Amino acid sequence: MALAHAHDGVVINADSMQVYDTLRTLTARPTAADEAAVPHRLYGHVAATAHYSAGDWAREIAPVLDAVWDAAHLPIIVGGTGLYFRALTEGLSPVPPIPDEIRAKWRARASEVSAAELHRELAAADPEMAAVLRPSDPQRMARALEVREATGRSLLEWHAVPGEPVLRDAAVARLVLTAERDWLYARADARFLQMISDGEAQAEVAALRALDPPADAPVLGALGVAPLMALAAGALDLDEAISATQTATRRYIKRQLTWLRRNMTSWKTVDAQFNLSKTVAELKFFAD
RNA sequence: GCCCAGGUAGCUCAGUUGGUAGAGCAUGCGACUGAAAAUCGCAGUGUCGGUGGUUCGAACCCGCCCCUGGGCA
Repeated sequence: MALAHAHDGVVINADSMQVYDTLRTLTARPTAADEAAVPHRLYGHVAATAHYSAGDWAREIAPVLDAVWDAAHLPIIVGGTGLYFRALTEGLSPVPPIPDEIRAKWRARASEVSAAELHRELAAADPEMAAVLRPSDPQRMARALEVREATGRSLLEWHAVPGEPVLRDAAVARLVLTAERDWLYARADARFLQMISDGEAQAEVAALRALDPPADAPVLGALGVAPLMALAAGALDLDEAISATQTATRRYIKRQLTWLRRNMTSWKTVDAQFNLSKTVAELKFFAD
């Protein structure tokens, strides 16, 4: 925000959950006030019942970036999804979109059948891919199966085709906002308590429930959704829902830290625990 | 006070006829090409409540003590 203010910027979302509507508080999306103060793009613009993906995002952000540049504004891409940043800087292999029926069929299959059985089916349809994937990873096996059926080619072949980065010749300042793990954990714990204290998070989950999203809707994977659904159904009490969400959030933070450590080593790190305005001043340098 | 059931990994628990212990979750590390706030892999840890005894050998058997839960008084 401060950065966007200082540089006449436009904030663009790179978070896989903040693209969805309905769960503004729970996904920690920028507030309406934030959005009024500075232009924001790709936030909350997808129905919570829809299936959005890294590929959708990569396709959507290109014209958004062009428009921002054309208007002589500074795009500031912000978010938490490592895969989206990979699409941005390295590109995704050009796998064609998979028809909904085929995708739905294999996802349903993956939830009905054991991982071992799914692996047998994958081995029959696509032995090379079956050899590469873990037989215990239903999500990736379902993806391999849907690609094989829809395109007639192995996902392994597709992955051999290099992707086209969204950001090609642009001058980019790459920043990783970091902090000590314990500080992040404590802050995340407190943040969830805040979300739940006025009933806002619960209300959002109730609204989501009323939309009757499909069982494989990605929003259902947002932190806190499953525990708050269980709370509403009486399967968990409030304390249990809180600690379940806090634990899941800590585990997510841990995975994020692993990703940053292994995949964004060349990015400049900025310590979030220190004064951000100083950082903003420094960033003038990178933004130019 | 008496009777019963328990006290085993951070938590919940499993431990076959006595051969110095395990599973899930948590935690840490890691993987990651259209569900990625997802999905998945690997790893560590225990004075087995305490103490005496029986035994070549006890988490398992016996005595005493402590603690927890339930019942009877």
